[in-house]
Amino acid sequence: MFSRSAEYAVRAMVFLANQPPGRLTGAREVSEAEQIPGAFLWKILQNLTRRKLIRSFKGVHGGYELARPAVEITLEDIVEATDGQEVVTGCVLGLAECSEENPCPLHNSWKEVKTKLTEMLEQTTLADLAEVARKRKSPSNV
Amino acid sequence: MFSRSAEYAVRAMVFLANQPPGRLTGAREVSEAEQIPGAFLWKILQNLTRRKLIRSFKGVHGGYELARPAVEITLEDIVEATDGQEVVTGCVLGLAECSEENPCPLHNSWKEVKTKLTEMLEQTTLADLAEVARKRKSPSNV
DNA sequence: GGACTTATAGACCTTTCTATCCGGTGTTGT
DNA sequence: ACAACACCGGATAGAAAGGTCTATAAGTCC
Repeated sequence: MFSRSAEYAVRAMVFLANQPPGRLTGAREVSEAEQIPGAFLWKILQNLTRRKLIRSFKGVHGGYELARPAVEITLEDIVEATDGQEVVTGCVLGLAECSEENPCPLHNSWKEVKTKLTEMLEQTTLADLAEVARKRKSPSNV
Repeated sequence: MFSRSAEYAVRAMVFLANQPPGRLTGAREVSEAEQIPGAFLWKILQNLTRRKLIRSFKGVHGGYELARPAVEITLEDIVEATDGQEVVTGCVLGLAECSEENPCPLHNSWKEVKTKLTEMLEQTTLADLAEVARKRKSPSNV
């Protein structure tokens, strides 16, 4: 459904959301805790930084932190930052000629799924995800 | 959402479903009507043949036809034959440790989407798709 | 200032998906 | 028998996603 990058981005963001307020977390720490390949995670964190979802600080005690409170970051923000907004847009059969007036065979069935999906992306906040994550058992905290 | 291969497979199947009963349709004809690269379509038709969704006949008047009536072929059959059954199965965040007892942060929200998606895949038959396709305007018949 | 740590940036490799090519086999019609 | 046609199957090339490596810049501590 989502790309690997988006999965990692969500997991990293959840991890950051569950850090003590004011604490900066290094990429290495996220990588080890979440079992995400370090070099690849860097790319993803860089991208999230550019998209202003997190802030980065260099130096010995540098690291990352959320750029906004977790309740103000939606799942859609994260997925869109990583995969682009075409995830939900566009014809499910890849047809150029597909609209309400001239729907493709799957158009109407797909619309229902798309609605549920959009709801999920828009209504789920990072704070919601972080709370569930705190209740989780091993191995990671996501 | 689906792979390109799955899109092509669905469109090809719909095209076959809309042929007169008893008629064999060549790969070239499907390729031209649906604007699908010929060599790639062959692969997909071969796979659908192996999966027993369509039947193939060699020789001068050879071609393909549905192996079962269109009402007995679901969208799930087609997508699963092409993309495998992992599309809907498996954790949306790619976590090994994800179950009802130990759900990942997205598990419950995702379940609702997954239900809608599964409904769509299981309940939509090729006959349904073919009927909508017949009502469609240019350029292709899907 | 110098060593250390951590993020940044870009080039690079690997795997998977998409797409093509070509020799081969079976069927039909002459 | 033979040629034409249409599917079969493996090898190959291109593109994109996933993942790695190296050099660099910036901040902190001594």
